[in-house]
Amino acid sequence: MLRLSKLTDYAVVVLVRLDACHGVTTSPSLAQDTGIPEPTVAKVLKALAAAELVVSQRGARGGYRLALPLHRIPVAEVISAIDGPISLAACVDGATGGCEAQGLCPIRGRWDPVNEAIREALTRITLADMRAPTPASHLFDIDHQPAPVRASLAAE
Amino acid sequence: MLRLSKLTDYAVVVLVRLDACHGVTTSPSLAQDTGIPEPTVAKVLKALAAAELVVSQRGARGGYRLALPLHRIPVAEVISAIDGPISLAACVDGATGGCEAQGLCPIRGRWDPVNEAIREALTRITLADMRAPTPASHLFDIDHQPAPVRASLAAE
DNA sequence: GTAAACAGGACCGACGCGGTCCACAATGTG
DNA sequence: CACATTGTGGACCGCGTCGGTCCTGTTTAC
Repeated sequence: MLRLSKLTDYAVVVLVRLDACHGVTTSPSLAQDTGIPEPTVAKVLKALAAAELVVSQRGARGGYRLALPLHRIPVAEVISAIDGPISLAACVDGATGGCEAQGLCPIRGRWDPVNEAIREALTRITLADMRAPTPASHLFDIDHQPAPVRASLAAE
Repeated sequence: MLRLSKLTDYAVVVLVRLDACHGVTTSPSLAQDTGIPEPTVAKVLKALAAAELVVSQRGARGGYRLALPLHRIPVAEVISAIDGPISLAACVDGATGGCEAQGLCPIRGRWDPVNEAIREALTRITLADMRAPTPASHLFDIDHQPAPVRASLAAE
């Protein structure tokens, strides 16, 4: 199922949310807004900062803000930031020694075109595409929760 | 890293090998040829048979053979057969109840376009593309067709 | 100087995957 | 007809990785 890590999912949520809150925002605040546990948000933001997708401001009244507008951030960047380089199989990208059946494996390294195709696809799609209004978005508006969050979406 | 399961990798190897051995081939034989442990090969072949990518023949002198020529089998099919449906995040495809932050998650379901893009990319590429001439391929490959292969990728 | 907030780790439990094994059903062969 | 061969379906288990938490600095505004 091509498992994408949950952290990456969180990262997208956080980034989109970060876009809604213009200016510097703290990770506790983002945690509250998104419903993601605070330590996890912090972890994600650290990784995103390391990848220079967000810029951090330390100290009191510090926080994070987007380094680029959403439409300039391809999902591929987010995935790379959290999950590391995008590649399907372990025995690619010259991961020598990993594949014990080196001598036998007839398609060694042949995943490369597949990886390339996926990277290309993921580079085309930006975060702006992911926050775009779904027609059915109002269906998800849960009644049993005021959900302050969705304001950010409705605004757009 | 978009981790693809090792089993899927094996599946591709086995399928390509199966193409090389024309006619019915037993799983022990394939195991020996590929260097993959026999029980694992059997497991993979079961899944592939269930997905109708290979056809099985039971009983003595039984075995497996390809249901389709390699160039008719997109990698997406193989991945689906082994790993299940292709989708990145868990909280997509109406996986209700999975996402506990339903009420809060602002981009619920927004992975869909990404999944679609990836499926599309993986459907373009067939197994024939993956057995395509590696520099060292002549060491393993048996029947060498002119390999029309890369056309689909070169388009991009 | 103090509090707020990020930085960078270590740490742990849970889940899934890779891998193995077993009892059973089907089928060709002597 | 009996037996050997081979796929079928399932259970089972250890290990690695990931999600999640916590703790100790370090930076900076007030």
